[in-house]
Amino acid sequence: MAPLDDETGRLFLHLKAAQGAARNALDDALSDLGLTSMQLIILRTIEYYPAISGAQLARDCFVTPQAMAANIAKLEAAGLIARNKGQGRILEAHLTEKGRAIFDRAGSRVQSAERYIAEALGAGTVAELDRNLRDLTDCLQKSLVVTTSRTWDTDN
Amino acid sequence: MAPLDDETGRLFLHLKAAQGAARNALDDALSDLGLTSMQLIILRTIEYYPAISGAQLARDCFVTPQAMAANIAKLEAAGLIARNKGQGRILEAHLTEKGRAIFDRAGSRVQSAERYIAEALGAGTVAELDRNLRDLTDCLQKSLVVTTSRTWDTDN
DNA sequence: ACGTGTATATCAATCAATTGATATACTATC
DNA sequence: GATAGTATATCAATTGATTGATATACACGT
Repeated sequence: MAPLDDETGRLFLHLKAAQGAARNALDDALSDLGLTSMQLIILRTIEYYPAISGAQLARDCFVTPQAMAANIAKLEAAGLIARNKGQGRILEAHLTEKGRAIFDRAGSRVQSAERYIAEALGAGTVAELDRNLRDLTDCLQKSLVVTTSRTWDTDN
Repeated sequence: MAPLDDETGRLFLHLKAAQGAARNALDDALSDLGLTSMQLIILRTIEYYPAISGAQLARDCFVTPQAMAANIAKLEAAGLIARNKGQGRILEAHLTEKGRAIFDRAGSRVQSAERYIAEALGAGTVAELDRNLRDLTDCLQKSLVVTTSRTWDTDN
């Protein structure tokens, strides 16, 4: 019975399924490092944007500032990141030695996973999928911003 | 600063972003019907598989049985679905008149949204995206099942 | 200099989903 | 027919994230 054939809402459902499966796979691959997929993404973002603020981190990782603050607190308590005062109220996040070491190990796991996916789907397909996902996100966010919470025909 | 250009973990991040954006868009489009995107998916699944059990519903919608039970309880309290005893412990779910009426209205909203997406990305692209998402899910789930929580090289 | 506006961080309460555990109904096996 | 196994539902506790509200730090226009 598993896979639905009906049309309506299919894309949304498959999006949810794929995201869940990817999260589970990543969490699983990282569990023995004591990292969650979310934490890895945070480390990755800090590594790419050193001295980033919590608020910006939240935006880049698609969670609320509060949720990010909780994650950051844990990573800081674990000694993987450090924070120092920056401009305004900003607390700039940086990877510590330990954080970088763990991130390097975790990163190679993720890359292995991505290679595995690339082999299964084909590298071109993955790139295409990635691009389509971004286009979809853009198009949905634009439609919301433009109409401020009144998209598509509400009159039926 | 917004869009990350780094490679590692990109697919996962874009998956999360797209799923979040789609969920928000759907929730927004359905808010005045008092329906969440999750509830719509549930109604859709019941409509397609009448007399379905809660456990099966949970599997099809990619949530735990407990989470599904909570959702079902709300839908039942709202009079959108009804349940009757079936084989075993199964409680068969059906749409009520009211449930079908609301589902029809909600469904046309979703279809409008999907048309909007199809126009933005191209119908072929959407079909392709949908297929790729399913392939990705399959490949990730298979890799987990096969190795029972020891996928990819853990030795680094 | 001063008020307005914006960005950041963080406290509090709430909500939704998860993990873990338990009871019930049926199926299959010995 | 008793026993083991499977599937369903549901209770309880926990986690993770959200919405809402508040305080601080800076930029800007007047």
